[in-house]
Amino acid sequence: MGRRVTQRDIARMTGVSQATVSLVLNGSGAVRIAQETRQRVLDAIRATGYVADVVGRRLADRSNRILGVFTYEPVFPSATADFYHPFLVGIEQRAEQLGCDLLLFTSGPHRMRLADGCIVLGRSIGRDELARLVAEHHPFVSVGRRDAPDVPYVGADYGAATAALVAAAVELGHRRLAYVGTGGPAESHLDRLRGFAGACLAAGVSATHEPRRDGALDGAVPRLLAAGVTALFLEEPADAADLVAVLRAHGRDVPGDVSVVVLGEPTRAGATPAPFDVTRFRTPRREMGWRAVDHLTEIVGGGPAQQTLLACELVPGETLRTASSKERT
Amino acid sequence: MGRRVTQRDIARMTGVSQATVSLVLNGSGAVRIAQETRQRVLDAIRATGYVADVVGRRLADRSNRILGVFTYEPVFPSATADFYHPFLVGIEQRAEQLGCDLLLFTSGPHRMRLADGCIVLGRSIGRDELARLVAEHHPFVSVGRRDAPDVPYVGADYGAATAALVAAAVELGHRRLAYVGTGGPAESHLDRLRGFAGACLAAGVSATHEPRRDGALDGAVPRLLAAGVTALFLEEPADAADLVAVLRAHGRDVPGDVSVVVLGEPTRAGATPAPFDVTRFRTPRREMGWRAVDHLTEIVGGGPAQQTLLACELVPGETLRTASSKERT
DNA sequence: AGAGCTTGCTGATACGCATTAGCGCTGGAT
DNA sequence: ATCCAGCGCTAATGCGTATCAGCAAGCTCT
Repeated sequence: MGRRVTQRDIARMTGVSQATVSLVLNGSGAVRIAQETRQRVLDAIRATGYVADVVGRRLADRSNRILGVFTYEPVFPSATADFYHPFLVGIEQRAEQLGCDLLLFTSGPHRMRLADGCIVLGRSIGRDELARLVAEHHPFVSVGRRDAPDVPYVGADYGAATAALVAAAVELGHRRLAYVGTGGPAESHLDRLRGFAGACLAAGVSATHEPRRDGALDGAVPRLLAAGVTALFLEEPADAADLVAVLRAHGRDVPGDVSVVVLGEPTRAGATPAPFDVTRFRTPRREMGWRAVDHLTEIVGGGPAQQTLLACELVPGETLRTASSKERT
Repeated sequence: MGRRVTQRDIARMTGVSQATVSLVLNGSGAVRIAQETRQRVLDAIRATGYVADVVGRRLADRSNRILGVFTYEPVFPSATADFYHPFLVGIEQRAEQLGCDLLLFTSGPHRMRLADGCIVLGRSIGRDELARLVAEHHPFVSVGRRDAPDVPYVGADYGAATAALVAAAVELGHRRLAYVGTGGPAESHLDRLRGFAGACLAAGVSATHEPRRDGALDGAVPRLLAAGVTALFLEEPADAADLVAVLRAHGRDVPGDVSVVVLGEPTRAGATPAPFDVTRFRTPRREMGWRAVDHLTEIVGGGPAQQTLLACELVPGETLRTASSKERT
């Protein structure tokens, strides 16, 4: 029972050809259809509730006002507040405004062509797959900067935000700063490290990079302190509490003796509500999703691919203070 | 660079027909291909990185494996833990297992036919729209019981759960019970009230229905207490704290003097974590989503429409106790 | 040698839609 | 009467894949 209604069905019902039905629906005016015929077709369409088949249209290289969303992890996670969630909120809002529906790919990337274009979240997709998308001219936008060539993205300007925090620290008298974190290989980490190094260089202050390994902070911290470092820039927000604890264990007050700056915000909203208000910045995740959809529809509509960086909001917090005179160089 | 590699390309490269390429990829064994030819084709496929185009494939087997999800409210809400969320988790999980993608109708209900079938969440859609779907034979499944005729659904058995709690109360000596809540018009409320009334009747105990209006509990409670009610069955979980507060304001201890049973669970996980462990039941939301997808794919595949009720898990809690002897009749 | 079988492959077709060249018709101009 | 222009529509084609009937060649058995 109940096969899908096709244009052929409509055509048979109204005694016209399938082509006429298509022309009534998408006619550019180049081919004219009599008003009366047009009306008969439209009536049949309304009566049957006909809607053009997604696959048929895509095969004929037409758009469906359907945007794909690709994530490696489930879109609806079990954990309540998830890293991706704010992006998705922005994506949904903008899609609604633009009259597009969202197609969630529950598995691998091969189904992406079902949609007019795709939003690729974070690093959920490999470099080679990304290159393939570019090569095949399938419209997509990455949420989060991707270093591959010709990859359109909407990212957060982690470099600028990090540099701004470095500048603030220098302003407060800090002369020996350290970056604590891997600094790679994800673009977001590279950006932070580059922003850090560049800003330190520009300000003429000493910069150290401590490629922290989980739990190895205990070993690294004394070395940094011995080197006269007065401000620590932490790549991984989730480790903020740990770092402060280690510093206190070494007899340093935060921010009395040492300042701590976190390069981002903890992922989970409610979980472990930081015991203090750390100096940090905020990734504009909702806006990024919003802009990504915006940009994707432009590309689908034939516009040029762009690479956008949005500014992060600085959160002053309480862990960046004037460098203590006794540690000052 | 540019075009996608197709089976025709592979065929030309290896000097076979397009059909042969397809057979190498999906051959059921009915048609045999020489080992050597097969290998040549496979080599070419590996060399070019050919991947079958979903669009072509779906056109050929005339199923696009797209399931729609219709909600009136945003699927990705701003609030962290949302009522719909557990349903969606289940829906996504099962869709992935079945190889279906999910289409979110952010643009409204008029495009529902883009999908092979739809999951309709809760009361997000009106009776008339629902009737239209049935009349037009568009496959769909409602998550949550719907009283309209021929509407397939996966619901929770609120009636049975309520009846079980009534039975438990009677077992503990309660003889005068009250249902506090509207008892309609939503099916879920009707079910609760019916389950309550039926179970009270069967047990031969007195049943009162107090059609509470928000904030009017203050007025209703003394009346109920005066009538000798010892157990209150509350329809709206969010009001549990209020109700208990009112009871205490009237000098009654919960559950010392009066028992309170909540017919469901608070929507939000984290928000206002109830100050006490109330006796209640739990709607199997994740499983409902799961089963709805399951059922929908069956219907799309030509199976019969069914109406399913899943059992709710009872949570003993601490607010249902032996009826105090002084109030006992 | 001819019938009958097996093996290995291809041609044709269908799926739903968009697009374009072009056909038949009417009516006005020549 | 002939020609042309304009109108209203259709036949045909392509998109990428799956599937099936059937063909040609080689083999075995009588």
